[in-house]
Amino acid sequence: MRADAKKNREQVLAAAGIAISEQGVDVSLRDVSRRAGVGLATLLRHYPTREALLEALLHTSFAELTAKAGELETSSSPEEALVSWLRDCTAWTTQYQGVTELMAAAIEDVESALHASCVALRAAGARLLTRAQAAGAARADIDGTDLFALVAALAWVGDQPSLESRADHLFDVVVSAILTCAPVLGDRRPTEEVSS
Amino acid sequence: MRADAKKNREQVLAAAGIAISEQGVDVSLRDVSRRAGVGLATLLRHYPTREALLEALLHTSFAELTAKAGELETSSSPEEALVSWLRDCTAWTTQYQGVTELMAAAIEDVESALHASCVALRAAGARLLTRAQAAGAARADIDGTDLFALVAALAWVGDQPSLESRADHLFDVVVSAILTCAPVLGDRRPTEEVSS
DNA sequence: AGATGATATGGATCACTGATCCAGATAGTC
DNA sequence: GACTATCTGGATCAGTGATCCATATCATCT
Repeated sequence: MRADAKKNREQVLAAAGIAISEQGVDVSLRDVSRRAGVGLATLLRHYPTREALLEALLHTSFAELTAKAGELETSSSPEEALVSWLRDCTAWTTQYQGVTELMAAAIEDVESALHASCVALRAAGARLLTRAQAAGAARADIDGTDLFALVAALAWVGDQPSLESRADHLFDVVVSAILTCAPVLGDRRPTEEVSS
Repeated sequence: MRADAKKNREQVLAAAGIAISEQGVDVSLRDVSRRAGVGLATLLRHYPTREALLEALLHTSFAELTAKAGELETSSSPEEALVSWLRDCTAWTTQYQGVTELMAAAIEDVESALHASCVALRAAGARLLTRAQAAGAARADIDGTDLFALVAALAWVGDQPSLESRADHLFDVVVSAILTCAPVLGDRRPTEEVSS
């Protein structure tokens, strides 16, 4: 990779980060290229699709969320781990308005640059869910894809200006549906640190 | 209204109905105008915005759903009425891929042609919800807007090809969160026809 | 029936989107 | 310093919705 090409890649990525946080993932790629001081064609050669650009931009975040799931698996009770991770996921999506729509499309599109990351994320969630189900903390009739869909749906709500204010509350509502016995949230049992 | 104008309006509406059911609400307006055998400018004068076209197209459906809520209020138990109506709403949205996004935008945009219909729909749902809450059948910490958001979120899930297959199941999950005591669905009590 | 004027029409155009091409600029090597 | 493989970005293309306005059409009034 030539030095100038590398520099442009980085500038594009930086510009994309700013532009997307301001305008969401549907931002005009021409705008991004202009911000980066680069031609549109250059942006599109480095990142042939919007998904490719996002993958490069979100790669780290995806890895962190996936890793976080692994940590929680050993550091928290099954229920707390699941709920905490779900909260992290929904909180993360608020930074990238519209990202869940692309993720939902990518998870079944093997060609998408986001595919692998999305599948990994779903798998990480599925593990936490399975563990919670085994502990009797989560309802047994949902799987990783259901969890993915619920988080995506909550993220979608957060993306709608008119519904955004309800996102947090609805998170609690949906979580109460996932957890068995629908405990009132905040009704968390006095944190007995289970070692398992 | 001149006779030819009226004819064109109707042709556009018919074409829009077909096109939208095939391709969703984001269909190209040029396509619609071509199908209608009409210029794009003509379509846009009759329906200055996509929302206006949708409002004309969905007006009847909106009215029916709103009316249905009124009927259910007297014909079914509070719980059954609410659940049945929510099911009708989500089922309806599947006919118009992407419509909930526009509805979510319209409900707080007083200028939108869809605004009134969306507000009416939310109000109809709110009445059913309030009734169910009064009967102790629905959790008390949600309101009409929350309900609107949940239905919209479920509709969004149904719009995503990769998640569509889970929509029905997730409807049950979300409904279990809305209903107090999270009863297993299908665990409906032997239909005691309450008159109130 | 014919003339008149208000109304409706749709091709042309504009600004914007992402995608693609390719002549020219540039970096790295020898 | 010369040479080549690589990279660049202006130009262009087909698509989007929005807008303009000369023309065509309808409905009315004489």
